[in-house]
Amino acid sequence: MINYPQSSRIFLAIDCIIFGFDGKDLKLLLIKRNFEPERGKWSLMGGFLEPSEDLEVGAARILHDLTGLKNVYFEQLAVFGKTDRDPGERTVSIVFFALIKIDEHDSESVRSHNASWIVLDNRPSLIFDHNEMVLKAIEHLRYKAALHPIGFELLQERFTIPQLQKLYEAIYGIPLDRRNFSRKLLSTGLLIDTGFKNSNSTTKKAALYKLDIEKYTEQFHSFWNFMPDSMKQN
Amino acid sequence: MINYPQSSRIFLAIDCIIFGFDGKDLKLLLIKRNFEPERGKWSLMGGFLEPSEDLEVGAARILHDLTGLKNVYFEQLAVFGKTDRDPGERTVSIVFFALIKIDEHDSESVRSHNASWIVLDNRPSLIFDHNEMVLKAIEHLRYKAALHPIGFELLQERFTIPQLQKLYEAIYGIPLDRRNFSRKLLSTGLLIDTGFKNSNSTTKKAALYKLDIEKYTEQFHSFWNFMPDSMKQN
DNA sequence: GCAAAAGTGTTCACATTACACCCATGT
DNA sequence: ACATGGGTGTAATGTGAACACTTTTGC
Repeated sequence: MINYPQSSRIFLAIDCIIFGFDGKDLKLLLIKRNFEPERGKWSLMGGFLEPSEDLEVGAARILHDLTGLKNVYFEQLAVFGKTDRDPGERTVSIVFFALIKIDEHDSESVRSHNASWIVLDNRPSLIFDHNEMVLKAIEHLRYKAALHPIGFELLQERFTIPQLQKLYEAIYGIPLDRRNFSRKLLSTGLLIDTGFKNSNSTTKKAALYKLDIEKYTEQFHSFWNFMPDSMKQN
Repeated sequence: MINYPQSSRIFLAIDCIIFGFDGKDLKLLLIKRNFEPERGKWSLMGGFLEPSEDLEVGAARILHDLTGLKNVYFEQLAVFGKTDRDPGERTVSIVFFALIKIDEHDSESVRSHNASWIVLDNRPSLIFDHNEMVLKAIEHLRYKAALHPIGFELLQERFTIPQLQKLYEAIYGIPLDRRNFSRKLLSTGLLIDTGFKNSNSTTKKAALYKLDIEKYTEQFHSFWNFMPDSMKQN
């Protein structure tokens, strides 16, 4: 029999950073806590890992519980484990990074958790080390969206190039050239023209594209660069 | 008082993937276990997180214990937490990714832990999910070395451009063009010519450079591309 | 002198940039 | 007709890839 030191058992939490995009602003799904600890303050959605569940199962459970969605894009972001990060008991938190299609979530479950979509730039201060977690998630979003086509996870299945451009402008906080952006995207060969047009527009209706899932999967590990070169200096 | 569910306390381990480079091959520092569980088999170096220590402190402790080195480059890689990953007790492992300058380690401490430097491509099968951890670490090394100047962490303070090229060739497993590589590196402005020459060489002695730490720190977040474009297709 | 490795130069192809211009739509 | 936003074209510039050639060193 093996001697596992009893003292090493530690509380393991999961916290989720959930990004959405409404066509104009990047948003975070945050909860105003109506439970202890830190009742009344804002925080990320989280919970404890159950002993019987794998990490990803736990994250999916928490995400589904809040948004009503399955098949959400998420991945591990980092582990936060400073000894004093939770003033109650020592708790190590595994932080997940999630992107959801904002129109598809279940707003009833969001309301019942006392959660709201908050524009990223106007977010309130959060409890514990959740502010740091969000900063890390923003950095990761910028890093990853430049190299991988994860931006698509924030849009509906069919989207227009101008919508995608607004998303990238929101992620990097800079304006992009319409014409160059369009060509850059189309040249990847990842977009399939659905033949439909965006009927919401009041002016010229933009073409609706969808992602070529097959190529997307094939090329997932290639390192693109959707980020403009002008950002590479910093 | 807050009700933290007692059932959520879980064993938290730390495992370290330690890369080194001997001028020719990428190597891993692995231990042949002379303790339970899985005595006699190969594994990564690890240990339990102590309740009083931060995650990074724990990782630094384990790395120092094995190599005798402080100030090792390391970062979180991922958390492995499948319910059945450790057949003994449920254990969640936080995996760290470390790069060390292979000539500077304390080979006495390594020997006393029954550890060895193993050429990456000849590594034995490891216990538990440690093989997966290594695969993830290799992917991370490739990903990161393409975009950040972390390769330098594997070389001595003073190095030649051909040495650096051999390192990148080992990381990506492909030959690189000498002339283009050299120009690409020098054009970053990150290398300072020390004025010394590599005296080991039996032919023309290459110039010894060192990293411009200031620029390195400044530009750490810019996304370079040390990887040849030819690899971007897959 | 010669082999082996280091260092420099040049050309070509292609991607990025910064523009101007045209098209579709609702009022 | 015109304002608004979508779509295409193009010339100048910069970068990467594929080369040839020269220099240094030990034997």
